[in-house]
Amino acid sequence: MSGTISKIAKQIGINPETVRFYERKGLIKQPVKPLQGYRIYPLETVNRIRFIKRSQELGFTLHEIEGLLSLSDNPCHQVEELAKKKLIAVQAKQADLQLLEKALLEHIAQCQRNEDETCCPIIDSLQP
Amino acid sequence: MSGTISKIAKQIGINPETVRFYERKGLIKQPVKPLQGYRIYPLETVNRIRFIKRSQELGFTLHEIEGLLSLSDNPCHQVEELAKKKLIAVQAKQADLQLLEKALLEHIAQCQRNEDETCCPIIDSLQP
DNA sequence: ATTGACTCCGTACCTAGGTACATAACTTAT
DNA sequence: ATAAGTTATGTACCTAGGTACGGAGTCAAT
Repeated sequence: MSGTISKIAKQIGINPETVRFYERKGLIKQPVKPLQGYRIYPLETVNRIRFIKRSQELGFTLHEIEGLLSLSDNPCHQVEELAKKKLIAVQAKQADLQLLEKALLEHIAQCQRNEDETCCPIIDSLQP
Repeated sequence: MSGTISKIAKQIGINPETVRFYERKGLIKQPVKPLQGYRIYPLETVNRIRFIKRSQELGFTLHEIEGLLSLSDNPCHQVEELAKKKLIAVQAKQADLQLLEKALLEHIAQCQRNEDETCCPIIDSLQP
């Protein structure tokens, strides 16, 4: 579950270069290079990178993910506010997605009813 | 509610250059230039751009948004399958966000319980 | 002990999504 | 009718997030 850069990159399903890229960005810290040999990345780092990738899928930028990561790097009282702000953002995003889901469902339903006609626009349902 | 490029860009809260950029990408069509005068963008285009911006906030790429827009551009029977695929994607995104919401809520709860201690990592809660 | 595979490091390059700028033509207010 | 403000068009540039590459060092299997 830990290993050299290519091993862990393969495990995670990313490019080894991306691991280095995250190091440069400071998202993960470089494991100490043994005097003689290659660096070994601990499981902790592997999990940290998995978290980064998952968070990206959820629509967070690397900059925002830095913030999320600090949640687990720092003591609670320093970061509770940050967590709350993220929660608000996540909940807002969910509400928006529900609107879109509803619009899609309606669109599909209308498709099934009106075989021949042109469909009503989905656009209006997402106007602010 | 309709107007020249700068007017509508201001209404929407984007750069006029971005409107042109979307034109180049084919996301919106250029209104016909009247023989005498500047092009006037109809309300339809304004709404279309608003939809693009809203969709981006939800984490869709311009390429994906093209797909969403075609839902309202084309007759039902041609796009029902596309709508269904989008629905699946939207639902998956919602599920992910719910996971993250839960993780954030738990983190906040833990913060409130353990005033002095360091927090448990939120990272593990997002492992696949 | 040497060949092949991998790592390290720095720099260059790539795509997405814009943003800025230069120049010319057009419009509006005076 | 002329100056000030917009628009049109094309090209250049920018940030985020990677990806690729060249050259040198390292490891491990024969």
